[in-house]
Amino acid sequence: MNPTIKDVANYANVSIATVSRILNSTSAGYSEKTRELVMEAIEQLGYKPNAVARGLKNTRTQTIGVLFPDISGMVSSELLHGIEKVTHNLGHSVIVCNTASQGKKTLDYLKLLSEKRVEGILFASEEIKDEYYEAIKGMNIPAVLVSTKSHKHPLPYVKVDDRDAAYTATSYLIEKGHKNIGMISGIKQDPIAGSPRIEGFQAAMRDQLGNDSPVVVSAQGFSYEHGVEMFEKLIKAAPHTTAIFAASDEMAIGAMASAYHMNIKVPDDISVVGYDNLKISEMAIPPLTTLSQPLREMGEKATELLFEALTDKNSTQSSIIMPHQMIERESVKAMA
Amino acid sequence: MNPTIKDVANYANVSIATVSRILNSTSAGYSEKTRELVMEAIEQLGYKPNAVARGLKNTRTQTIGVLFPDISGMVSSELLHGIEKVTHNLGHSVIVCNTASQGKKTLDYLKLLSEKRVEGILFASEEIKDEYYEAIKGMNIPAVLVSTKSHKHPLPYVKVDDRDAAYTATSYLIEKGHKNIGMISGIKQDPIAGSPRIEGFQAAMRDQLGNDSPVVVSAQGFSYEHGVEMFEKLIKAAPHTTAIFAASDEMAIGAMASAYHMNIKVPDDISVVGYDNLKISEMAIPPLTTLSQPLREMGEKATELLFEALTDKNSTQSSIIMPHQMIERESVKAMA
DNA sequence: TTGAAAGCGATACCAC
DNA sequence: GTGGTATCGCTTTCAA
Repeated sequence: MNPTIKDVANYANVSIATVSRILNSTSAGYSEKTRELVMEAIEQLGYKPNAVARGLKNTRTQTIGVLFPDISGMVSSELLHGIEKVTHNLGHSVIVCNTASQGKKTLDYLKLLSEKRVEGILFASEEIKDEYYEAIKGMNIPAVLVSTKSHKHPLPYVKVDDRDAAYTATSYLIEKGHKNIGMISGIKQDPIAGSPRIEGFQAAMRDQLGNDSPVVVSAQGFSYEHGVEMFEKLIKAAPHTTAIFAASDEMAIGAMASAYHMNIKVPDDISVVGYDNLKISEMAIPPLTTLSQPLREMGEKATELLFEALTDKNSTQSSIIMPHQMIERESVKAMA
Repeated sequence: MNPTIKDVANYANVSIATVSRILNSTSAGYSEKTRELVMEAIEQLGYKPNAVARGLKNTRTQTIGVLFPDISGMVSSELLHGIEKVTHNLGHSVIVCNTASQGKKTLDYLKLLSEKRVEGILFASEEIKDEYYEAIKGMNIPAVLVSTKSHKHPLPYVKVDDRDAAYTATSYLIEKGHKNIGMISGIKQDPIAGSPRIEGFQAAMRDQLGNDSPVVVSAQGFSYEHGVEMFEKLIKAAPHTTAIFAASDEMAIGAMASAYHMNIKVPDDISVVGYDNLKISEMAIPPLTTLSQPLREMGEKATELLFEALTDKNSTQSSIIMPHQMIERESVKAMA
């Protein structure tokens, strides 16, 4: 069907070895004249080297695998954008996997990627279970975590410091003069987006306000719906709250919608700050003040880290803590 | 490094042919006893068949390529979700490509996918230029379009009927008693999301209101920012407008934000309907009434179509028009 | 039921 | 500078 290197060789009246050399612009083992001849043949035949055969021969498939818990989520999308970009710039391809946070699917995907002989793995936004780690280790290829980390397993990661970031966001609210600050947390057991953010919040409240038990309500997830639900709960539990720190932009926006329906004005009656700085935070009314994670850059950095490990067999494989930053918009009001 | 079929054969004291048969549960050419023996060997060695070698042997790589103009866009994300799901269910993988709407990148990706010997192509949300078509045709593999179509080239597609959908959305507004309806269009030259939606709008205005030249403002894109910009322009041009049809949810939400800042109330002073039914439309304040495209299902259907062509060499390869639907929320008010 | 061997399309070593 | 050929890991006839 597709012309092979052999066809090219025949057409140009040279050996396949020569064609191969020219294809790989290797050790100049050919004259300019034959090069032109071969190029002409390639052009005429519409020859495209078979990457599968190449991959078999040199065990380098030029593709990496990326695992997301929710591929259509806005966080995943941004990460993927960064990942795809540098992967492609480096001449590789990315195979995407949507684990739906299910162990079985994750293991399935890992097996598949292993069979496909991808050269590296990027694992995003989710906790690495022991089985995952074993599977990855068994593949003998580099892997890096993005927007997640593992306390237990020695895999390099790229993420912001969630505790610090939550501390920053809370401090921002305190600086604005708020004292009755409540937090809307996602899943509190979540070792990445759950407990560290709660701890950061609590630490800031303790350090700066001497408040040892600020109110925190936790949901079963980080979505918009969880935000609306938790806002009601929080207001019921602590009616004097003047500011809220939400563990995700989606929750923050859910909280604002909930406030709107309860006829509570943001930011006049209550201030809210989110976490992530997704595109939707600019689109909210009022535009959401939020703690920004540089998601796209995180995707890029993680990919670069992966390729370093791929290129330099004994690279340091250090992790990277990305800088976070408050983005001031209009959902926070300074207290009188 | 990785154990091969040969290692398994040695370990189990059988030939590689036998191992292969067992691996593929082919024509029962082996006894139950040797099967167990081989399975045991596979287990012990942690053997994983090399998909690259397989792919070379039978020219079936079990992977497809998907091209998006903007991989982190919300429309793309939803499509991708549906695509990835059925692809994985069918035991294949998807390689994602972000063309950024650039001809050179698109051609580059097509070439790459061709070299990687993907078995099929899914092309999303963008116009097929002649060069793209030629490149795809040259690959000799099936391709299907999602959320786009080509008038010029015979490629099957899966999409809603944009003209009909715009007609429906406009009719909805008319039914609600609106007469001064304006449209915020995206790029008007866009043969998919541009002109057809404008035409649908105009047709409804003409058919049902006898209005032959309703006001339409067009932007250079379909984003939130374009929406805020166009809302101002529209209001300036036609101050009596009571309802707006926006060509995308993002634009609709931009328009609402703009209205908010101009102290124009939605839906009391002006009604707005969007297009797409993205997750953000539920999150808007007020929740956006919009014309829904079943994006995820479109991704699924397109993938199914692709695999039909892959399986059944001479399948019909028909296109599919997906149903659209008005989703009523709170951004439209009936006229007195 | 099982094994030997050809071949998929490249790469790279070894001669010439 | 160029060609012959073994090899990558697997599938699949063809014989036994």
